[in-house]
Amino acid sequence: MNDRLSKPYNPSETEGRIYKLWEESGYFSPDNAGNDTVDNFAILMPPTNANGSLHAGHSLVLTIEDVIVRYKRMAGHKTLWLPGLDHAGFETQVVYEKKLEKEGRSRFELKPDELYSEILNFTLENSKVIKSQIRSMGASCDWSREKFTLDKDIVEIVYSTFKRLSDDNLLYRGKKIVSWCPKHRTSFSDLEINDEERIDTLYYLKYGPFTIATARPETKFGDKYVVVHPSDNRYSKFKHGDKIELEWINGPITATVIKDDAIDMEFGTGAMTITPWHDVADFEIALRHNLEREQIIDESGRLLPVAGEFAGMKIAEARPKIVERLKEKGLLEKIDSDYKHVVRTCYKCGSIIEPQIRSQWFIKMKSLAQEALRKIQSMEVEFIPQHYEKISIHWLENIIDWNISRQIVWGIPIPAKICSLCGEGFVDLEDKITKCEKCGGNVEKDNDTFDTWFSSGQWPFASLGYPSGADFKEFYPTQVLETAGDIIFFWVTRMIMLGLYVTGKVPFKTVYLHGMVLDAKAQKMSKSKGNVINPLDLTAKFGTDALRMALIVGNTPGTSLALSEDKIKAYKHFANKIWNATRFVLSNTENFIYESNPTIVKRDDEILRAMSETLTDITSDMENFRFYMAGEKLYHYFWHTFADIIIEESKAVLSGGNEQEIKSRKWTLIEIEINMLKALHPFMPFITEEIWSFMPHQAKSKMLIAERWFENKKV
RNA sequence: GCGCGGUUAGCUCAGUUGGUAGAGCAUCUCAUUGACGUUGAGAGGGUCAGAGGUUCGAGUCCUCUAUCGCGCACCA
Repeated sequence: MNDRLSKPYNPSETEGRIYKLWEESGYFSPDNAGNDTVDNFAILMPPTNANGSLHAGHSLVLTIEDVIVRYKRMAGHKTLWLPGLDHAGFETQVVYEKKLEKEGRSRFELKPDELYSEILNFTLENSKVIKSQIRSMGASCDWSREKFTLDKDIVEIVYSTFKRLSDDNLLYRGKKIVSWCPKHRTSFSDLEINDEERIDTLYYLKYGPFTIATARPETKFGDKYVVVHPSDNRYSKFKHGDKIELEWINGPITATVIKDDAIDMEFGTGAMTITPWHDVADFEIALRHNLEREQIIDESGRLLPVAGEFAGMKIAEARPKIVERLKEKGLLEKIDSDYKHVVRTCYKCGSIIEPQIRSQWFIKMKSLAQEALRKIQSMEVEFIPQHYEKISIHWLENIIDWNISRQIVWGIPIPAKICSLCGEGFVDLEDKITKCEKCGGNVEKDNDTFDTWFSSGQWPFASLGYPSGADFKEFYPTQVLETAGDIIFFWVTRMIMLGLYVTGKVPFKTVYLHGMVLDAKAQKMSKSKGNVINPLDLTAKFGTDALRMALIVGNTPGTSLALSEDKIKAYKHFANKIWNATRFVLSNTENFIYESNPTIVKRDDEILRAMSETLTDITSDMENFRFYMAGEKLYHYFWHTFADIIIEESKAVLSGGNEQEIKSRKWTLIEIEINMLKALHPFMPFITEEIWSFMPHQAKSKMLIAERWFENKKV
């Protein structure tokens, strides 16, 4: 018997060695798929944040996708799993800004191109780490096709889509109110905002003859419109457009009465003043009545000169002082300190979003969404679990225009010119435009970058080399997209829309969405709770195969998974079981010739039929994305049928049976061992490949990774 | 407010088209140096959140209620 097999299984000694053998074999590439493939199968790895390190979520993605890919490869498909790294625009910039902060530096002191190259170096350096960690999970992706979202060819495709959207009148430069984070000094799309319920103070302020309620007295300096509902009898003596002189925070002002249906008569006093520059609803009222808009708060969240002596203060600092002033002036009528409302915050830093009016690039989403809806409703793309279909439909039906401009340097620069006179923007891929095409004014380069999801939304066709690349022709559209359910709007629906728009095809047939990985108590992992599980600690302790099984079994699509060490330990025991059962099989079949047409006794025939049924069942689970079930059935069959019953029974057969029974049983043991190794390989690739190398030569022709999924043996 | 889920054994969860409630872990009893103690044999443990309905038959389908979670949209 092999020396290694005679000792306990040692994952840490085995895994690196096996992975190297796979990589050198070339089997990760569809180009070496062999001549017996049935058709093509492609899946793209969700581009991994190049500067992050492997967390539990990654280990789940990599495991599920590797299970799919290894199965499909063995089942005879020419299989491509394309690995990708993401520059992860804002995410990475935030990480880098924290690093700068620690060094006592600030992004705002650096020239944009210097900052860009610093982050690029940082990212490229860190990407080595994440790539080796992806390998450590056993991911059998084709590294020769690795793509990065900032690769030149990817950027070119992103640019041509931008141009095409503009040519098709689906892109516009809008001076609209956008969600703005004063800490990060960038705008966001509606998806990067969190809604937080808070208890705050509601101030009732005397505004001439009116009393208005506000939670944000610090924005009120420039308010010169008081708005009431047209049918509110309390204010019927005021007409739309009436001018009123009144004393306000910093002195007398002239206010104008506006009547608008948007006012809720039940709220507060039914009268409010508006701050169109910093509030979405106010902005819309101002738009309807063509009212003046004045900026009160600057881009870093400080009050502007309009605030008089409060100018330059941050909101949090200014508010109590302004309230004090209002009180002194007798303008503060009452305070409701138990006011429950929703505050919008930056999803990254929790800063309160200060809406700002800015010129940004927007994509008109309506028609793109309608095409996507049509394809989803006609089942051209299928969701697993199915209820995500409803969620997507709901979102697509209520879609709003997408702000793709970000005021950060780390990203793909927007290839456009902006007129410094009239603010109009022009897409300019060749850097040719020198004068505003509208007013003749001078133009400047757009300093903004794309929302990172604008480029990742094009990943399927971009990474495959649209429009003329060989891989695009061969593998697009792909078969499966596998990713986390919580990025369905950020990424999945946008890939469907942009894929359809650019290529006319939905980029994938099946969307498989997994849930979150939680800790053993089903709590969300977070640094502050200190319950973050590092998958690499787990693989070191229990072996990668054990972690993979723990991530797969009991994990139904779309639902989150509680990951406990006990569970992983159980699969480490399972690995041990496989190892020792193999030891039994091989030590009892030494020098036995594994023929192709053996004579099988009745009992073994029963055993083999039952195994075959189990494998047929498991194959059906694999085809239908029920990996949790396939994994559990394999575990169960191997342990409680093969080991507990068949092997136990074999001890008596091998010592007391007749020659034919012994021969038949030895053949049967090897046959089951071979089929189990194949069936387990997608789940537990390392130990099965290692054992495969010990199998008698006549039972195999190549590495297990390249073997064909079990055939229906006629027994 | 609108939408989407969950509620099944002590814990984490399965349960495919309706047909006698399952797994892993944990607990308890017994066995044994065997391929494996990272073991084997067995046991206990559930009004399937509640109520009503459809059905010969409901954990599964329908309605309502409770409760937990998530998403979206919101009025100062």
